[in-house]
Amino acid sequence: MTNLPTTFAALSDPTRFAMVERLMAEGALPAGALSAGVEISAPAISRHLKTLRAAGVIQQEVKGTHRIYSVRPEALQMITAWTMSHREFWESSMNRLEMALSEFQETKDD
Amino acid sequence: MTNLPTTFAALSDPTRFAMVERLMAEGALPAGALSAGVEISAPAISRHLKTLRAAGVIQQEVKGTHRIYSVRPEALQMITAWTMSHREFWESSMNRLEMALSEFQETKDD
DNA sequence: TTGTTAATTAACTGTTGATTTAATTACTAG
DNA sequence: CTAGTAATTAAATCAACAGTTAATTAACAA
Repeated sequence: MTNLPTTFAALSDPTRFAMVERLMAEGALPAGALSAGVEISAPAISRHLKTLRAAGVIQQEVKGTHRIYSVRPEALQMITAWTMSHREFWESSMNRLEMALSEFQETKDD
Repeated sequence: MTNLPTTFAALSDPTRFAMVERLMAEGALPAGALSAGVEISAPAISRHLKTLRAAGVIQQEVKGTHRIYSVRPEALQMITAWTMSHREFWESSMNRLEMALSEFQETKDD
């Protein structure tokens, strides 16, 4: 639940990953909205939501017949904390490319 | 291979995750060293190494009969780039705790 | 109550994944 | 070349996972 491998497992499915990205971009959404426009069935989406919730990646808010889902910031923070705890490792080869740090530098000056 | 869900899938197994953490902490290691001290069989370790390699998380260097494995910094950088690209999302609830950012701030002044 | 909509759970199928033991490849040493 | 060591691939098993259709729960509105 609150450990990294479980979080990574939740995000390892492309469908779930896309759902999480959409929830972060658009904010909280009901299950129906996440189901719409996607080719897979509603029950499949429902199961993915359950998996994400069990892993602590998303949270649910019941609103009448709708269930509103949103990403738990703590999940992202946990991943960030892990990468940062190993920062000295991957940063040592930073001269090779501009990937993560350049992305970071972009949003740094706000 | 070079996409996030695949990377997350590679890190979703507790055994593999532990192997990656050990490789980052101790540096490059031969397969035998990763196998020693762990309760699972050598072939199982070998398959895990193959999975990690296919996902681009680790790399292999052949040295005689030994295969030396090490973590590819790019894999960590890719994860970091992703979390940073969503930084405005999880950072907005940062007042709740000190997790990732505090970790980051600690190592910032070097 | 009856019907409608939102979403889930149930039951089933096919695929992938982790593990083991046994066999194989490949390098090194005598 | 023979033996030993490092590591992998082969073959088989069992569990977990993603997907489907069908059935169920729950809220709301007439």
